[in-house]
Amino acid sequence: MIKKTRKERERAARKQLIIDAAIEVIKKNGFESATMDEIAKQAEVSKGALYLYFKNKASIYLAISERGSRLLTQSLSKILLFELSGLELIRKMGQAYLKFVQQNPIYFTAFIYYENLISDDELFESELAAACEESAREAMTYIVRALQIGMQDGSIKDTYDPKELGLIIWGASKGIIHMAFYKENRNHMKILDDVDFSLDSIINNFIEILGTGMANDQKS
Amino acid sequence: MIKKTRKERERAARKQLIIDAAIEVIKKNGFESATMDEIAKQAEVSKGALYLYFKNKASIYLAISERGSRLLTQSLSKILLFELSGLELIRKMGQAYLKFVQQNPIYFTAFIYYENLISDDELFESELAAACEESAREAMTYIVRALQIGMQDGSIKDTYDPKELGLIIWGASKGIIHMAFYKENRNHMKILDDVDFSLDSIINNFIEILGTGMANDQKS
DNA sequence: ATCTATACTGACTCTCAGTCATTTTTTGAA
DNA sequence: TTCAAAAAATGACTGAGAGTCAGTATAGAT
Repeated sequence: MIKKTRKERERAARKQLIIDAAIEVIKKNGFESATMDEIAKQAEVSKGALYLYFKNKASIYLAISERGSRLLTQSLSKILLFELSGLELIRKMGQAYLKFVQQNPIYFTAFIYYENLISDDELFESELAAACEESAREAMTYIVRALQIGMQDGSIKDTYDPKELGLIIWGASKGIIHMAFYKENRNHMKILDDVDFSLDSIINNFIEILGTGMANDQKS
Repeated sequence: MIKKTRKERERAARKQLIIDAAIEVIKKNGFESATMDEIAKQAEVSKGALYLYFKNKASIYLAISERGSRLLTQSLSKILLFELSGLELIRKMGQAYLKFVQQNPIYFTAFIYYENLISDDELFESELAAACEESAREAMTYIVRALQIGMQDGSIKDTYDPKELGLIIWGASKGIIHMAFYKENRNHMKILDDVDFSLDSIINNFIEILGTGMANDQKS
């Protein structure tokens, strides 16, 4: 356990307040139109002070993403406590993911930003990015655990590598939830309106398709 | 058939040249750091001229996205010509999607941009956005056709609504390919390196999982 | 050849991220 | 308690780049 000095704690707290302020500003007008001046005003500090706590604007956004990853990973970790089959655990994780995105749209938007931001080498190698990576890896571990449980209890086929399967589920779920998110929150591609699908059930349908398969001719 | 005047044709051609120039500039340094001055220089016109052909910078990006959608949709349409089972058609479409993204990373990046851009109402209601929507809807129709063929020939379960299934495949594939794309092209989340998966086969595995299911206890 | 409409130009404005000389606050040694 | 050094904070300033517009060039009509 690392003992932090009062200074360090105060500094960390101030950092959190700036992140809170940034989230408030972004909620009003979106990521694109949020300015450092606005964030400073909201945080009740000068613009210069922002740069004492964060390297640049992108790293504030990175910090939002980091907080989001942490929250999401936490909520996934809780799911492993349930006494359920592996497949049920995966289903619950998918539902938790969707719920998180619906309740915290700003974090989800930040995740999308994150993927663009890390093409910048300097940010990619920052401490904040490392924390995001760590959260993601942790989340992935929970998914793989659930898959392994499912392979043990027979609810999930054991012909795939659980890690590869984990990645596929991770990627595919992200795509689905991305779609669901856009449909709910903003201007979105009109094809999403052609089908009258219920958002609360789409993850269930998706996991069901993954789980039971959509083809008739099952070989095993 | 609408007969265009020479003027109109020249204008359209110039527009395409500007899009070409923008793509060249973006290839060099990415979307973020491309400037209107650079694009103008590359296109051998003045900066002001860019604004005679495009409303603003975002709409140039939108135009790139539109061209990309058109190309991708075209390549999907060709697949329906093959004499294959529905499931095979879907698999081929997935492969075509991946190939397109690998060969034209810039268009894929533009697609991602597009989804952010359309949160701006003005752009969302533009002619270019409408063209993107039309392409997307067309692509979706091809997927649904393939699914219907598969439900007829027995290669795909007919217990789902083909349209809903189409959306799920669309969303999930996007997520998977997004992941594959990031792994190949740029700084990317390190969890992608934890698993040594082959990109050329990931779509196959994904479609196989969708197609044959991952659960042991098949009810039908 | 002259006129008019359309296409084009690039210097200019404005906004905003990021900087830095200056001021304010905190610390802790005497 | 005092005060000098260090740390934190400020906000006017700078530079970059998107977008504008008064002025210029060109093509087509008469």
